[in-house]
Order: sequence, then structure tokens, then C-alpha cells
Amino acid sequence: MKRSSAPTLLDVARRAGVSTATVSRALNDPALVTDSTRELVLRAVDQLGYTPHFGGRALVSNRFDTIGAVIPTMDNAIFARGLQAFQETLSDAGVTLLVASSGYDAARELQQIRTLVGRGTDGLMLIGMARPAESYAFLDRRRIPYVLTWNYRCDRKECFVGFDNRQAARAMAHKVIEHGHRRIAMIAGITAGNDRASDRVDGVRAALEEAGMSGRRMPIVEETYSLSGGRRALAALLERRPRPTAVICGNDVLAVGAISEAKALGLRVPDDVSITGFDDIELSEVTEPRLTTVHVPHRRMGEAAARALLAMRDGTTDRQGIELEASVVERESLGAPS
Amino acid sequence: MKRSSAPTLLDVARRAGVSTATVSRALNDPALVTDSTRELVLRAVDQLGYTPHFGGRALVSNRFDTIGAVIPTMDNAIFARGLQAFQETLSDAGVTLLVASSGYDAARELQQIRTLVGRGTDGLMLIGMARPAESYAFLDRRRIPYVLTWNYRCDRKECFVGFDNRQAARAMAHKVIEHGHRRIAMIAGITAGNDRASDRVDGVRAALEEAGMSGRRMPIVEETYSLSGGRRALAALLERRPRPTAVICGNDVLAVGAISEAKALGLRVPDDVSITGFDDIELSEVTEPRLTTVHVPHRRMGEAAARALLAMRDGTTDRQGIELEASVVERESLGAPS
DNA sequence: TTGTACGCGTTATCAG
DNA sequence: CTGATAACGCGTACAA
Repeated sequence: MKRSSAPTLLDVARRAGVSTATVSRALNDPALVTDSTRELVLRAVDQLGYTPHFGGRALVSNRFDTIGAVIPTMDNAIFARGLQAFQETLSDAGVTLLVASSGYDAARELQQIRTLVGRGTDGLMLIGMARPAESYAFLDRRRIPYVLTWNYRCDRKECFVGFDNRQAARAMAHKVIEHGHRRIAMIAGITAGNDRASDRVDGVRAALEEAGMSGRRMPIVEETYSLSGGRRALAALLERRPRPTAVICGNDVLAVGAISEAKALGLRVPDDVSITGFDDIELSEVTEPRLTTVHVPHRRMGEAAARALLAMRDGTTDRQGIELEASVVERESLGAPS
Repeated sequence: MKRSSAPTLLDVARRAGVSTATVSRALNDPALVTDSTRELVLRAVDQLGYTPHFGGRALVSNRFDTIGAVIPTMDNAIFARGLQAFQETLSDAGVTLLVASSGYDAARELQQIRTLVGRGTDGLMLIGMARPAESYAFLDRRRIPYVLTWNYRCDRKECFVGFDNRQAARAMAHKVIEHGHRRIAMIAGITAGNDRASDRVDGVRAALEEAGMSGRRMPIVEETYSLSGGRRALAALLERRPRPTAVICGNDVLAVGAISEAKALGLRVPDDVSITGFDDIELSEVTEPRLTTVHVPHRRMGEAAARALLAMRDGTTDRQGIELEASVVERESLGAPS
């Protein structure tokens, strides 16, 4: 019992007693046909429940009205939030969103890029810049418009829509130093293949150097994006002698894990140890104490990325970077050293 | 000067010195060609950076290898998590994911469903069951396979992949009663047009009735999915006399907001007031005290939904519900009344 | 204003 | 095992 396939333009044409060309015109550019024939066509369309076949249309027009995004994972709230804004902006422009995830794996990312491009995308949103030359080569050869987000580098030609992770981390470190801390340690995300994570480390190191300390010798632990990672890392850092008085974390999840470990160890935050985050996700407002962190404009970033992509697709704009602000928001987890 | 568009099968064929048919075979069913010609083809593909044109393929095969999801919003961590698992499962099957969001608005959901269907989807994942008959009518007429998730009803014919919100909430309420509470209140999500939220309310009411209390008279406040909503709601509930000794929340975000308000009011949780959640998101493990909540298998739900859809598309299975377990996880925010 | 006819890139059928 | 060729559904010159 093979399902009757969907009605085609020809079916509509026959029913309305006109040619397929007329139907196509009545649907795509109504001004080109008389009111009466349009009426006829529309009724036939309605009766048959006709919808244009996407494949046929894409084949001839070579436009897909589709834009893709490859992100590490939606499990991470910051990407989910950015993606939501991205999708909304696209939807308002009549474009649908294709989503793929890389799981922070460059090879998998390239594979997903290939799939999306093959599936027909008018543009692509990617996270960060650390990826093999092969991936860029593919993108360039296929001449697919793409934007890189979640980071910003003034020295790169690619179209970045994001904020300067290095500068933001540097600002946070300066703030910590301002509070009088000298024994500063860091819990970073995994930096391999992740420019956001490594830029944040670089920023903190730069700030230490600027204040006359050694960035190179700063105690640092890398951990995966998880509460337990933050807990483990803090425990390890606190074994050090002299003990750090402030721990700068590469993201909020690590920071919250660190806070919970500090409390479990009987330490007061920030009196015994200061802890800072990065991202400003919801989590950071419900910890006790609330987290001093870097606010990242995830939604605005997603919107801006969508708009940039749309403009590139329409040829309105050439690729051109957009830098957004990420600034320190002071709450209670950073204080003076005891 | 816009000459080179994407390379086609013909380009590859010419470069490899074979026919287009051979290229197609080498790519889709490698066993059908000799090793040497396959080698030739693959090299040409690689040199040209060829990717199959989706439109052409969809046109002839009438398969899109695309499945869509319409969710309220990715901002909500529970949907993001489920969607991630959904996407991964799809990707493993060579299917890409189209995402649209409804913002909890039924009209907008239908519009998005229309877009996705018109765009060519082999199936659709939707959240919950509360939507106008019009939406179901459209789906049925277009004969699009779809699954309803995040809820489960044994009395409905649609394919549900989810858990029974009502029963889970009922179990939680029974647990609260077991701890000795008699003055129980509830902070619910907005129930209008949201069957998950209203089923949770129903479940709690049922449990109260079963324990000889009035479900109808239970103090209840509805609030939007936000920390501040939880705060507001708890403040309002605590004005009541006699004051409730336990507050059951419709989700974790509301519960965490409620906890933070309780503490701000100088109340101890659970000594002065017990608070429970629903969802078991990451947030629930970092509050002080940790949240007693209902664990929902978001990832497994996303996976199961994807598999069900894939099976329906392939005609392997007819629509058939899949019920998952959601069970109470006891932590520290629920105690005995003082 | 409307119809005819072709081509878009791919897969499938049928010969060789 | 491989090649020629006919669909697939649609948009659009071009002709009427």
C-alpha cells in the first residue's frame, strides 16, 4: 500500500485547467496573472493540499533559504542561548535553521560542515577559530558564506561576530589584582583546539605580567566543562603552598563547581578564597555567594551572527567583523585576600 | 565574474574519466564498482571538493534525510539537552536536524510546522500535546510522521515518547506527604496551553485527595519559567495563614528561585519550609540545600524520539508510544515539617 | 496574459 | 562492471 505521493505542480495545473507555468507564476509572482486565473489556481492548490516540492525548487533556483550552525553542543547553556537568538532572527527572515554538533571535535566538525553544505545551506555559523586549515579550505573552495562567533580578533580576516575573550579575561584578572590578590591561580577549560579557552588563559597571564607577576608560573589546571571538573581542580589547586588567595575560572560551570568544593572544604568564599567565573549564565546568580563573572552577550551575538550571514547571502555586505562588549559584573565571590 | 558554482557529478565524472552513473555508484554503493575506479572517483571528488547537491538528490529520491523539531525555546536547558541527544541520534543515521521554536505560542508553532513541512522533512518532533485541532489536521493531511514528547498518555493514539508528568508529580507529592506535611502549596509553570505544566498540577492534586486532603483548595501560584518567578511566587505563598510547610514546584528553575527567596526571608530550607523541584537540571545540585526533585531522562527521551521517527520514516514501525521513567531523587530540600 | 520547452543535479533502468 | 539516458518537480526564457 504505497502512499500516494504528494501533488505536483502538474496536478494543480490540470485541475485548474491551465499550464504548469501559470501555476508557478500564480504562486510566486501573483501580479503576473489575471485575478480570475489566480483564483482558479489557488482553489486547485487548496483542494489538493499542494505544497511546492522543496527539492525541485532548490534544484532550479539554487537557493535553499536555509542556514546552518555547527556548535560544540547544545548541552552547554551558552551555545543554546546564542543558538536560540540566531534561530529567531533567521526565522523572521524566512530562513530555517539546520543544526549540527561537533562535540568539540575538529574532525567531526568538518564532517558536519560537509553534510550541511551538501544539504544546501546559504550560510554557516561556526564557533571560534581553532580548526584545521582543511576546514577553511573546504569552506573557501565552496564559497560558502560563514561567520565565526564566540570570539573576536581584530587581526584575522574571517568574519568574526563576537567579543575579545583575551581582553575580557585580562580585565577580570586586573580586577582581581586590584582587590589586592597576588597569589592567583586559574582553572581553565580544555584549551586544546579551543581558542576561547586558550585566549582566556592568555588574557589572565597578560594581566599578571602587566602587574609585575609571572604569567608563566601561575598555577593552572585544565578541566572539562562540568561542576565536578571545577571541584577537582579547586581541590588540586588548594594543595599548593603557598595557597592561592584567588582562583580565576575559565567559565561559570567550573567556577560554581569550585565554590561548592571550597565550601565542602570548610572555606569561606570570598573570605578565605576568591573565585571568579566567565559567561554569566543563570547559575551564577543562585550560588552562595553570587558569582563575580564576565557577562557575555550571548543573545546579541546570535542575532548579530544571523544578520551578518543574511547580509552576506544577499550580497548586501562583504564579510566584516562585529565586535561586542563583554564586561566584568561584580557580585560577591571576589573579595580582598585575608 | 561569478563563474564557478559548486562542482557537480558531471564535473567529477569528467575529471575521473568515467560516467556520472559510475560516480554516483562509487559514492552511494561502493561495492558496485572496482577498487581502481572507486579510487579514481574519490580522488576527483577530493580534488574538486565535491558534495552532492541536495536538491537534485531530493528531487529524484523524494527523501530529504531531514527531520525537524519545533520546541518552545532552546533557552530552556531541558529542551536543549533533549534536542542535543535527538540531533546526535539523527546524525548517526545520516539525517540532519531542522530546528524551529514556538516561544510557547500555538499559532507560531503551527506556522513553524508549516514551514518545516514545506521545506521537506521526513518527520517532526513536537513537544507535548496541547495544540489546536488545526495543527493536528494539517499534520494528518500531509501524512507527516511525527512524535509528541515530554509527556506520555496511555489514552491517546498519537505517538508519545516521554514520561507521565501526572504520575511523576503525584509520586513527588506523596513523598512530601510521607514526610508529614499537611499544609502543602504549589508553584506551577504557566498551565495555559501547556499540558506538562497542567498535568503536574493535576498529579499533585490527585495525591492530596488520595491522602484525604483537598486538592482543589491547595494554594497555588502560576509563574513563568524563571528564577524571579519562583521568588515572587514563594513570597506570595508565604503570606498565607496558616503558612505552608512545603512548596512543590513545577520545575527546578522555579524551585531554585523559591529557595533563594526563602533564604532571603531568613527562612531555613527545609527546616522552616520544604521545597521540591521537577526536571533535575544541573542547577539542582548546586543550591544550598541541594534540591529534592523529579529526575527526567531528557537525553534518553531525545534519543528515543529520534529512533521512533526514523523507524516511522522507514516504515519499520507504526506509531507506537514509548514510556520512560521519571522518578523522585531525594536530596536535602525536603524534610519534615517543624 | 498564457503556454511550450528546456535545464537544474541526481538516481535508477537498461544495455553493453 | 560501466555507460547512456530517462525521469524527478520546478522556474523561466522564449514564443504566441
